[in-house]
Amino acid sequence: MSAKRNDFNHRPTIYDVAERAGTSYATVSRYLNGRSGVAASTAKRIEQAIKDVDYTPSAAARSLAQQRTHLIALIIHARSEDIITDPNIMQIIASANARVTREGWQMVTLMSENDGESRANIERLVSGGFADGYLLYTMEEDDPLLPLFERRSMHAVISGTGYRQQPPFVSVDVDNTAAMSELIRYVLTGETHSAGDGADDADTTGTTTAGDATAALRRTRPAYICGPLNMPGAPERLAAFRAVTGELLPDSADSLPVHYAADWKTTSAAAAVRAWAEDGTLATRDAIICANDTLALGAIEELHRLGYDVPGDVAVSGFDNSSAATSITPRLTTVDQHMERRGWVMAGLVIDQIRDTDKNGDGNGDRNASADDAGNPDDAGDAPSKTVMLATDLVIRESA
Amino acid sequence: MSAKRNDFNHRPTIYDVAERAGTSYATVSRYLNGRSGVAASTAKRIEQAIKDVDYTPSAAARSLAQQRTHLIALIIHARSEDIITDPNIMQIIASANARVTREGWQMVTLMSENDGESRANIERLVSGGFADGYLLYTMEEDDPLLPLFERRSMHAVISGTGYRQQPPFVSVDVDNTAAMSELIRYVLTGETHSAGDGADDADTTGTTTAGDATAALRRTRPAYICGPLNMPGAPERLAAFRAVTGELLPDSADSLPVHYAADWKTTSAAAAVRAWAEDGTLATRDAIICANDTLALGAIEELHRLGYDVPGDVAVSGFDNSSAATSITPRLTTVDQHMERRGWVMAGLVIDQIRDTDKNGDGNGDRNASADDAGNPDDAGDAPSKTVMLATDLVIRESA
DNA sequence: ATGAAAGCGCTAACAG
DNA sequence: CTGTTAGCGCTTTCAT
Repeated sequence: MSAKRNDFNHRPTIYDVAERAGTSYATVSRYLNGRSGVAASTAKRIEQAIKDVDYTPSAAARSLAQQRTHLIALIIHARSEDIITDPNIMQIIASANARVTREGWQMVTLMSENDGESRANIERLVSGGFADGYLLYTMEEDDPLLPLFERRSMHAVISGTGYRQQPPFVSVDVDNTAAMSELIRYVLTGETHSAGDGADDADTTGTTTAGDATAALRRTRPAYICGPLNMPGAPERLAAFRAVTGELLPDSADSLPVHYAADWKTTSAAAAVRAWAEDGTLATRDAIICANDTLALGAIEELHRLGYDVPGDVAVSGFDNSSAATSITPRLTTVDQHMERRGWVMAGLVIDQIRDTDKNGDGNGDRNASADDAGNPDDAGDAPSKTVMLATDLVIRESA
Repeated sequence: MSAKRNDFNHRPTIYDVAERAGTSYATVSRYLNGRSGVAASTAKRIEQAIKDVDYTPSAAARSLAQQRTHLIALIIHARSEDIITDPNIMQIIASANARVTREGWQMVTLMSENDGESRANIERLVSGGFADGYLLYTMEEDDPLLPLFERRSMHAVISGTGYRQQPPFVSVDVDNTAAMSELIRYVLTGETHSAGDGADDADTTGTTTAGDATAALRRTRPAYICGPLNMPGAPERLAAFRAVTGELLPDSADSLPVHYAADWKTTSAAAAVRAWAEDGTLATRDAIICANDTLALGAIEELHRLGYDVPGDVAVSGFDNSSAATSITPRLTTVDQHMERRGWVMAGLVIDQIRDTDKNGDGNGDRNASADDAGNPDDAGDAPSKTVMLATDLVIRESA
């Protein structure tokens, strides 16, 4: 019954190996999975037989039998256009992939545009048990995958902006508000006191009053170029601008020019600057805070075109510390949010979840993972830390 | 025997649906696969039952049973660093994904760094029948996946530079030599006669002699910044520089400065320019041809830093027509290789292969596909066109 | 240490 | 039109 598949040219199966090794396929299976109980001599023969017939186990059969795919899927859920222009996505993919590989799993990336069909495909895939764990980087409002993940109680870690109300999943993010606040504060005051991590600002004793601060300001007439509000971080960064200017420039804060860009493209920022130049706003500005590096790039280019000096006439700041930040003159003052860590940490978190569940045999082990990568190495962390905040760094260069 | 799985909380199977619909699971299967022979009334009940139990077929079981995964895998095989900095990869991924989706398949992307382990993982996956077809974008010399694909006679379409000798696979590429030649010719002569597509230059009758041409040249002292020679297009583009200067500048061609950059980063180009400035070379140049836009960007930035005017003092050209090409001042004269088409075409080709094989039931249908997307709509093309050349466009702007 | 046998969840003839 | 019966290729008890 063993060599039933005598087809001419077919993919070799475990039966073929068994037959050639002169043993039963059960033993071959044991050997393949590194189980104990395979005589050294038999192992040798099996090993040779595998080479002889050029055998590789079928992924599908294996998945079906052991209810495990050994796959971690990274799902990018956004408009195709945003995916292409987002300079961070590749970093997330690459770093997640590195971590997943290191932990002994295989990562695959799924791209889902936000059209109904594409979304439905992904949903079927997920429901069909395509992977053992999911990393979701989303920009879809109220991402429909979230309820799905929950219903099927799947292992998932999310990041992006597709979740309004805090979902029952571990998420990874940076504190955009704190980071942008620190940056703006620096642009306006020239000071870089990273006092307190925002965690406990209750004990910030000798706070300088707004009045005192204003006196010392380097820049007092900032404008803000905001990114698309449905994209990661954009709303938080805008809020930071509002908050810091409200504190430091209480009189003018409400009337500060803010441009709402429809995308993260340089051209959008350039258009904003041009518009401000035409309506006279630009002449009254001494700083332009941009929601990210690309916008800053466009702003600087346009300022140059219009004959302005940066930062002489007007300071410009970015956000991301992308490669472009150092390729322009003047080099960009910005915030490094270490995107190369994002995927790495996310991957670590899902894998932890999966391993935990495996260990606590019970199928309902809570999905909270220890954030051992997030800077605070509380390894045995049983705290229900639902969202892991990654550290950012203020990067001071010439543009502001 | 039907409702054997009375576990508390388990993924519903086709049995659960059948039981609830009061029919056999075979009928449910028929319904699911749109086979004929399901009474309308039964269909209704099944449909309802599926909703009731929230059923989705298991991907693994389905794959195993019908020996088809309905997956097309795009494999990116390169060093992690190159992947992150390659501005084209996302476009390939996105466009391939769009096409695959449109054709009714699911695309997944696999990233394989060139370390042994990562490579081995991919090889096991492929051998294990992970996907029905593969798109390989590779920068690995003599990519080890190629022999694998051949041994297992898998459907694959490749692109990149990981294949030295023409492999037995359909490949997609652009004619780097022709495109770069046209660009350089334009930079030097100002002429844009795209005479003949390089296909038949035999009948180019009134060819201007080298002597005549030199007299009309706008630029006569070009330098070249070359990309890493193991990367897609780099060698061909360099060859184009050699060829065109050899023809147009026969006297000086051999002594033209060429810098071999180790990567595609702006900083590398900037360093090259700086070095040329220091050793006096730069003062003698009136044009810098760069192997891609990023390098051109770095060159221009550095030229500006050094007080040179572009294109006044020295013309600079790029290659790719990336988004950066229009964000810098002066905007880049470059070549558009329409990367957004690359993935689209590749995907179309594998899917054609798969469908063809399905049709000609014989398992050895030749893998040649018709290049119906490549511009020449020879749909019924049975020609063994192993490599599909995509069209490029010279994009003339201000920098050269 | 190893073989036999029973699934994993679904598809695909083959009979009714 | 629908149920029965074999598999798909591998894992996993349970005996031996």
